[in-house]
Amino acid sequence: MTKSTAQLKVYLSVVHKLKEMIQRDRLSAGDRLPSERELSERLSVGRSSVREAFRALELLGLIETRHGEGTFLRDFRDHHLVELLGMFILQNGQAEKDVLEMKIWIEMGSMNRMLQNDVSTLNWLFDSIVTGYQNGEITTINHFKSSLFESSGNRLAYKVWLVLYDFDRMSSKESAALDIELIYTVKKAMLSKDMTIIRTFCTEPVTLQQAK
Amino acid sequence: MTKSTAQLKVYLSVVHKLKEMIQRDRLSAGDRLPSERELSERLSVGRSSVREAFRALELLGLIETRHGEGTFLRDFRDHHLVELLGMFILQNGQAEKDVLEMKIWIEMGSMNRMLQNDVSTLNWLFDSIVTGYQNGEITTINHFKSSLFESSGNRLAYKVWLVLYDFDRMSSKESAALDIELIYTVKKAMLSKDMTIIRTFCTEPVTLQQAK
DNA sequence: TTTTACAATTGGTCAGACCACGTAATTCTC
DNA sequence: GAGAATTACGTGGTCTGACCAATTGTAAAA
Repeated sequence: MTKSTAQLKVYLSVVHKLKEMIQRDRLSAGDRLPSERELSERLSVGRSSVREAFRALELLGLIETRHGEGTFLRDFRDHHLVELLGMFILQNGQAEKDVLEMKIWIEMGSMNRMLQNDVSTLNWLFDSIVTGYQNGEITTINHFKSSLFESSGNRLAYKVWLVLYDFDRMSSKESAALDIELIYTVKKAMLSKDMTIIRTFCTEPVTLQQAK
Repeated sequence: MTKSTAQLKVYLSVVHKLKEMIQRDRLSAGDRLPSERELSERLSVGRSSVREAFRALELLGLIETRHGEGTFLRDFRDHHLVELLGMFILQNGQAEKDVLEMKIWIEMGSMNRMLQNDVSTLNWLFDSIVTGYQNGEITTINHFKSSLFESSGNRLAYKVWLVLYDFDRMSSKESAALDIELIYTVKKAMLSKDMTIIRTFCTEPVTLQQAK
């Protein structure tokens, strides 16, 4: 895969060395990597090449650098890969419809996923959301959804949802205010697996509130 | 979103400037970006900072640099990002699961979306897929899916699906071969809106073939 | 006109300098 | 001796300048 004839760029070789190092030493999230200067010496390459490798991995979300402290391995699940891709994928003024539509797909997937939780877990989740609502932390329907999907267990999907949410919010009007009755409505729907209401909650949540 | 107090690292600001430049000038795949030295001057930053930004975007697969020629925008679909992430993530089981799961959500959404097409459109679509199969262009189930989702009308979702597909492909075994019977099975299911089969096609397509 | 040689441009890499930030060791103060 | 202030060191952040290597464009030579 990696061409050996037309020799690799130095910064890429550093990336590979780092990978080997990480595997060999069983490094995991939070662990510290050698300093730029040390790596530079150990690998006999310029510090700038090491930095290029580090910057690339940083933009990928694989490492984190803290000024004055060092460079650390990051929890890969936090990768902001999504933001990055979003920045470039959505560049061409993509149809807002596509964004909104895909957002709903993820919502449906997340809701379905949560349906597999047991009753006590669901109860606990909704209770904490109600508390958040009463404390004024959750004020819009999308805040509500965010809390739900964050707990759905698929972090990647949640990240993507957040990006789509941001994009959607920019183009459309302000997010609708949250009625506490809606929380209970959704809770009931989840506990009884009422797919009709769940679907409506994803596609047109405001109608659920007006119906009240 | 982007912190303005603790000022951004220079290389990140370059990334943002590039993004703006790409949007403003409507640059697309294959177009050339300014040289490192020119950017360095124009943005009043060191060339090394420009290089850090370029290297990062290169590792992401968003640009391509050719020695002696310059730096060019790349079709994002060519990203070797998957290899990169896989290289660092593969030991993490959860990430894989998230990818596969979200891939299925998009598939379900795309299929549902296509259900709204009229019969003649669906017929035309499947006919062209059959032709592609007979010409040896579509050989795996995922090729089949790709053809479907590409036509689903939501380009954003299709792009994301491609990313997830690549990611999934490198972690799991080879994609299953496509049986032409499966095409007809799915076609029939679409025309009759048989959600059970459609769901199975998204989640466990091979079982549909074994059943034949 | 075609070919060849050379100059200019561009990326690739390195070395060194200096600043800013954190931390740990040290010194000072009480 | 304990705590607070200071200092020294290590680290990332950034810039500059230098040189090499690949490519392209141009001008001279055939």
